[in-house]
Amino acid sequence: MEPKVVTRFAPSPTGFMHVGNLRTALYAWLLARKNNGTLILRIEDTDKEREVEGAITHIEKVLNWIGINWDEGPDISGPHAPYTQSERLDLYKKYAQKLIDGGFAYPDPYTEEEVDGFREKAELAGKAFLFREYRPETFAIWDGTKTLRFKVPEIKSYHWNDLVFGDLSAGPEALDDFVLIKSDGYPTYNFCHIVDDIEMGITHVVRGQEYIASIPKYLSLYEALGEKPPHLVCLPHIMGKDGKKKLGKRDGAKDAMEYSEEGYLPEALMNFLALLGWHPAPDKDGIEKEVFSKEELIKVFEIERIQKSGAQWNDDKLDWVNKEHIKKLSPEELKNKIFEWLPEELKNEKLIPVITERISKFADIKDMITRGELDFFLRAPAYPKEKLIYKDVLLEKITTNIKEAVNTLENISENDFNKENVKDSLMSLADKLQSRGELLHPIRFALSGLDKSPDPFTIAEILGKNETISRLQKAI
RNA sequence: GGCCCUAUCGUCUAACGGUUAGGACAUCGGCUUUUCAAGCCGGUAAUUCGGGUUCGAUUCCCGGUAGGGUCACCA
Repeated sequence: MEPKVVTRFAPSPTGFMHVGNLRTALYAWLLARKNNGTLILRIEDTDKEREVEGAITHIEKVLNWIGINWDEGPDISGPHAPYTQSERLDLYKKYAQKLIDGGFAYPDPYTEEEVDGFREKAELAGKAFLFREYRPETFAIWDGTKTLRFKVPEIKSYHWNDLVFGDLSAGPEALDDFVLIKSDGYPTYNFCHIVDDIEMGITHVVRGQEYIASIPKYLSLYEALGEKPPHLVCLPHIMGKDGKKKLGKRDGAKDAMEYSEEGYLPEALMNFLALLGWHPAPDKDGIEKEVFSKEELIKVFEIERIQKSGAQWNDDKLDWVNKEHIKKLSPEELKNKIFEWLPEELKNEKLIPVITERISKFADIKDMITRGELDFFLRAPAYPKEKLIYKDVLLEKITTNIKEAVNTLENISENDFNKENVKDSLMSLADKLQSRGELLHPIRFALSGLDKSPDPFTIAEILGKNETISRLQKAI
């Protein structure tokens, strides 16, 4: 039987978490939840130069917001604590000693400048730089102050299987005597992530495709340690919306929290992210579903269906997915969400349908307000009388029409003054005219004062009988 | 440049080697109660190219082309 699935998400606290990182976390989480496994959050903070204060808190905030939970991590501890690499230095030293004892590690005898010189020389010669070509004959004793390098056990080609990319291979030039411990005493990612994965019993390593090129190095290290590597899962890149470049912070990959601030629903972003590079199989009836709740996603997720090629970020699709998720909100949730974005004077339940069908994310409400689309609710509009004219119908005729409309609407009692009744009476009146527009347009405009607005019946219901008639009177 | 990876509508993708190459987003057109939005209906639109293998390739193999990744005391 396969052992229990144990995955990890191992970000480095070097800045904000962008959507690319987030998708990696999502797939690792989905894999764990799908298999009733464990997800470990591990902080890889071995680069003290690039570390950014507050980044860990930010990462946790993003994961919490979108709904990715972890079973072990720095905040909740667990059987493999600590979960922050800078607190596990002794462990790496232990493994380093093991490698030294086995003849698989040695102190780098050169200065940084010398190594740079070697690299430059190789570049000038048009060759790839390999440190192992400069490997000393005999190894000095490592006193812990020098950088410690790995000695590749065997220069050979590697073939391995990746759960997404399938069979992969690389030639011997992918192997080198890479740095295990830096001169500042901290281990490199290449070294400590492997130690931790072994120690924490990780069964599946999920990470970006950019690591494929380094995997032979990891494989040779596992070999030197006498350990079996875990299942490797490399994810295709997310590409930027304009070009075909990997989506990185430089080319506009946004802080995941910005999506929260713009009023995207966490489940919608999760849904969209999951679909960027993965698609579920069509169901028995051949239906290709695209809108999934968190639970549904866990149910249908299959690692085998992750794509190999990079997927381009698509804001339009994200907006559509978000709108679909908004539609699935309960009336109570919808109300709360919308009210968060409304000033006090607009917090009225009657406006919810009008707003809902006009937004794809909640920040759109701000734009609606800016454009004055909700002003009709606050005050009677002011407008030049010409605006009431429909096509080339005479103003006198328009006035008559509005008067008739008022008469009709007076017949509806205040309690029955709803959209349906207003529509029924107004439509039967309109049908008597040659064109409905010459009645409906002036009414709509008199009520809203907007070129683009909800239909007059909806507005009438929102305003109520008195205000509706008062605005029509004013128009007359 | 070396090594590696990838290739279906504009985009995300579906398709035991046999389908009129399907769906979704976007786009275009129509319908619905005037405008907008929403909704419904419909249209345009793709297997990178060249060789094989095969009765038959989107699918398997080889090559070209294009794109991407990677070559740190960063992860």
